[in-house]
Amino acid sequence: MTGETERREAAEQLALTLVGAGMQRMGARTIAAFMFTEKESLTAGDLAEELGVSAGSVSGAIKMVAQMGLIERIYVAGSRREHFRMLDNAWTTLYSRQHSVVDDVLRAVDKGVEAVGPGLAHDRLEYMRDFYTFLINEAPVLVERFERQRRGEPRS
Amino acid sequence: MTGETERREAAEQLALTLVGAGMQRMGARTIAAFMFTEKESLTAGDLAEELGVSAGSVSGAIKMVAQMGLIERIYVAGSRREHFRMLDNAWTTLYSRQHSVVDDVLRAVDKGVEAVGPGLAHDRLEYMRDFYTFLINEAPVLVERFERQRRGEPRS
DNA sequence: GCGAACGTTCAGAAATTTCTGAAGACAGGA
DNA sequence: TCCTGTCTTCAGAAATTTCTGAACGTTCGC
Repeated sequence: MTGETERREAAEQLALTLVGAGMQRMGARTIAAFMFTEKESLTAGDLAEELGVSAGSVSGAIKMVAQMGLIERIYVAGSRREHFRMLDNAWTTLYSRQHSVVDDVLRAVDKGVEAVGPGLAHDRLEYMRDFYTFLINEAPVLVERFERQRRGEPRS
Repeated sequence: MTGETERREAAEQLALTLVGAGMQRMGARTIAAFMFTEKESLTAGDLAEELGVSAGSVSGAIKMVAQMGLIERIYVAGSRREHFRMLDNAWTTLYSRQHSVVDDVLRAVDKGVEAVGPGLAHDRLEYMRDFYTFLINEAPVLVERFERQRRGEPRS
């Protein structure tokens, strides 16, 4: 119900907030393009045109978001080009991935707890460890609950 | 129970993982310094020495982490210098703050939903909006549950 | 009011990240 | 096999971020 310009603006706006959330600029723009297209899949060429960037940039961005598990390569009959499709569960996947970063932090904190003797630092580190451990455990539960709820299943 | 060198290494390691999680380098190093010190509070001078950086850098980093709500200015009798102390709830605060970034994303998605007519893009955007809305609602509940659990209270 | 100790600001330097464009690799058709 | 269209890689350019150091404020004791 709206013009091409508004669509692109909304896409760029989404990309900007994703950058604010820590994503790389080009990856964010790529994801936003996938969100806003009416097509089932996009090729690298489509993206280059839509985003107005070089083929090289697109290649790098696709590699990144594919590795994040947000898009997948698909085969399209009659087309020699590689097509990509955004996965339905992209956002829950991204959320879970962020928690693998949390896992890295947790490991570093663990080492810290071992590295210092009793005292203030030890106490602080243990508190931090407790919270991050809690998060690591609860995040998957949260995602599962969302998906159950979305499928309209009654609460567990 | 360990040498100064190991302590600093563990601190730098933690800072690095925080950078990986999206924090600015200097802010991360500052927080790590607060985590690993045995002192109750640190001054800008302490930090400059501990981290081996200029007073200017420390000033900027302190400003940042203070604004994030991770440390606070405190008054120490007999000292003319400004002292800073890490807040106990720093990590839960940081977690909540990250969800205010999520809120920005949500607003952008909302605008997107309004900007496109019915179709694939609309469906994708709605799905994304549902998940982010779910997160925004559940995050505070999660933090509250952690704090209750930590205080040893029985489940709600 | 003056001097000393600290903290802040900001212009520019340094380091890092991001993007491009050209060269090359690869697959399929003829 | 050769050609064409497509994708990838990578060295360097451009943009951005981060850090420094010097100048300037501010506060406090004297």
